[in-house]
Amino acid sequence: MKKLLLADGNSMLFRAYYATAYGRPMTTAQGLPTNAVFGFVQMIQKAVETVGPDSVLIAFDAGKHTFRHDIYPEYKGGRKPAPDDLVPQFQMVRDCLDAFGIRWVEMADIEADDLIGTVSKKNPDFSTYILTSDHDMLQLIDDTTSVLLMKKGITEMDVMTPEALKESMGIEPLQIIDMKGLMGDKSDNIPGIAGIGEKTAIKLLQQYGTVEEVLAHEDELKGALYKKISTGHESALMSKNLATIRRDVDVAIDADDLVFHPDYENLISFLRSLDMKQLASRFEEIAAAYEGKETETAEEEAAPAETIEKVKTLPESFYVKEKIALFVDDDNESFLSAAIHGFGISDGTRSVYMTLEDVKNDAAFLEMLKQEKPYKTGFDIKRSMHLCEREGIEILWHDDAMILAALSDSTLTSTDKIFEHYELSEPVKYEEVYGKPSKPVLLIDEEKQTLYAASRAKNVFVLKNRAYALIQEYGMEKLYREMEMPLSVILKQMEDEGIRCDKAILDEISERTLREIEAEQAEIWKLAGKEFNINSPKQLGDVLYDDLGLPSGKKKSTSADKLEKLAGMHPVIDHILTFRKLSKIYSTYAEGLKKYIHTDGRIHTVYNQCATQTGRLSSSEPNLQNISVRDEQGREIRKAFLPEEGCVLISSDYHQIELRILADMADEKSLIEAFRAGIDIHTKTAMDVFDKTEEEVTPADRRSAKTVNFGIVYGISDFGLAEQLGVSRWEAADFIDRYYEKYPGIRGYMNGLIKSCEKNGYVTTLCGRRREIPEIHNSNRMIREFGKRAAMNAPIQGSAADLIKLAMIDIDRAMKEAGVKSRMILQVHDELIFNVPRDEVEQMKKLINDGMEGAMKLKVPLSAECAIGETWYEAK
DNA sequence: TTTGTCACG
DNA sequence: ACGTACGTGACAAAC
Repeated sequence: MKKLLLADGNSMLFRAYYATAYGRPMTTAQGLPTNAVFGFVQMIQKAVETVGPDSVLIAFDAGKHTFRHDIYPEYKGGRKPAPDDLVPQFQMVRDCLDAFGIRWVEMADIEADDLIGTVSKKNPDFSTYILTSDHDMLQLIDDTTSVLLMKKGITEMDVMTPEALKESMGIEPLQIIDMKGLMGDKSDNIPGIAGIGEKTAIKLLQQYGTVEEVLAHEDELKGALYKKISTGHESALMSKNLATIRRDVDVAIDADDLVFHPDYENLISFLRSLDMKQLASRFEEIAAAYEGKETETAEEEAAPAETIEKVKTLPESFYVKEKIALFVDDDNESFLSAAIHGFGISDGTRSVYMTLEDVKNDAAFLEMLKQEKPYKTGFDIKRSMHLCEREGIEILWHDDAMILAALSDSTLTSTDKIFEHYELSEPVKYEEVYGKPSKPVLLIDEEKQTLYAASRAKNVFVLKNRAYALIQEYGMEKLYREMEMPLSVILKQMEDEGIRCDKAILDEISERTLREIEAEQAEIWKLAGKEFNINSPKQLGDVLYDDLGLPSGKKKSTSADKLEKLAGMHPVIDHILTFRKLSKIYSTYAEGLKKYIHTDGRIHTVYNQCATQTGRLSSSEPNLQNISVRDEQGREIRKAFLPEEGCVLISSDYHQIELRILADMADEKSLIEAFRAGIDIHTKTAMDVFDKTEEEVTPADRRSAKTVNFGIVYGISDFGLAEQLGVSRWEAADFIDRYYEKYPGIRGYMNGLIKSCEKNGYVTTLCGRRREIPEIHNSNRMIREFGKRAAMNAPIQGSAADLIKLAMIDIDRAMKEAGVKSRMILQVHDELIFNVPRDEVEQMKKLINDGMEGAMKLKVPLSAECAIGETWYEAK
């Protein structure tokens, strides 16, 4: 059977507009907005790929007055007024369709729904697919008609068949009309029956079948429901009439006249004329694949065989390629000392290996590396840049497959996970070639080395294509191109810069701490009556719960929060807590950090851009994002971190960034108002939750309220909050209830997040970053509950990460423009730390503040504050 | 290599 | 009846 694809143009354009509209606008060089066209084209392409239609038609609404307005003057037809920057895109998208070779239609005063309903009915010899985001259209489903229902994002769609509809909503296609009759439709302003929602409507229809039958059997209903139904006859019948899509409109459109011959060449030049370069080049790939399919399917077999070899100079064939992948084969050491063995280079079919020396002797290759083309894809470019730079090799990178993969699926936080997930096999593993750090291979097998690095390059080539396609499908191109890629360069600069660290101060702290540890140890041994390793949770647990007979749960927990509960019961507890604290300071910080002081007197941490599920950065080797600050004694470590000569450190952090983002995303009016008014937010929460006036709120109340606020951000549970507050879980549950009562926007938002995560399996941030949460569908309740909390937390934590990343990019740009000597050196999630020459302090304070507070425009103001110090300790 | 603990936001 | 706050990385001990 031939296939016909019908699409609701207006519905798609609106969806495309809202799905791609965030943060910064997408425009042509002349400033014309293009985001909706961008999304629209991708939707169409996805639908074409999904269906493989013989004929395609896009229907648009035209005119303002339809027959439905004669029935009901207040009818709205589902369309909100178009935002200003969407209006010009209506014509653009029509031009775009013309360029692509897709027919479109609009008829005065006839809605797209009715056009589609009619065309599908009048072409019974086609199997029809209807692309829309409008649930009304589901009524058209039958054995030969499916609806591709747009989901969130740009290119995700559900294929709705009669079975799928029954499965998801529990009703037959035609009952969609009855449902609208009963519950109405807000966006179309169809009234329905007041007080009847989706749940009730479906229940009634499952019992009685149609609106008419429901009305006929109203006597069987009781109480309030009877009252609603019996007074709503007229409205229900009229609503049903309004919701019915007409399938007999006076049009004669023969699907055989709508045959789709894609004109990719024309489309690509159209996209280029709108400055949509990325999309254009993606369509070049699609066009190439399409032509390949058109000409000969046997060509795949005739394709050149994949080759892997070791070469002394790069073969000429690589120079004319559009894109290549480079894999830097190194010894896995810290970026400061790592050495490059060689390079794997692949064009997708031919892959070669060159040693570092051979690359350095290949002048033509070195020159090509600096050029834009062939576009070069790497894997962990930031690290490659560090390594290549030291060898004097300059590379103009275009894409980072590692970042693309991590953006495509947030669970891919390591190289192994990435290659496994994308099913890219490795013929030889790294360890097979070079061994482990403990047992290095002495005589390297060159064949294995070549096979390893060259096939890695090939895998990076393939990975980039696949991950990039997903990124485009998910509408994350901007996030990738304008946030993560520029950020990667900034992080490299920060890593290069490092932060000065004074070994002498660490020595001093080390020595002092060690003495205290010894004193604590002696005291603990005395109180315990024997010598044992206090650092061993096992031994310590035995001493506490067996020898000293302290009461334990079923696990012999020795964690600080459990020990604190036993504090009054035995004098040894306090000493253990002190011992633990001092051990931490000694081993992780005082002694631990010393190992990382480089020959230049500075510590160069590594910022991992693909390590977290939420979009945050992480820091390692050493981790400079968890240097003690809450504990006064631990905080002394910060005295070892110094600015350069003649400079100071400026630290600037956001105030309550996550709560502000929550207020914005949940659109919670009361919180938004409070932030706008500059009210202390924890005091406000205390007033609301504990029902007190500002004067009545004690410091303890405020602390509790702060804990509640943290709980909300973490995806609250009564048990967790109770644990944290030291109250019963019933009291905690009561606080949560009161919180949600006072802030209904938050409750609605959180429930919505869980719902959408259950439906889609992921949640998103303000900038469109996705976090996959497979746990939400786990059969284990505990894991599922974890999934829900993660679904509530990730958009908040992740949007805060988006925000500070934007700020870093803005500030970096502003610093370059101002030509300052100041440097951004650290990021700690909601805090940025700069090394600033004394004469730039005032200038930088303003620049940093503007950058941080202006990074995004939210419904609440952003607030950041600078602190200055001669050491990191003082910059508080 | 895994577990328990604890430092940070 | 379950056993839970979200996100990280480093260290010591135990396997």
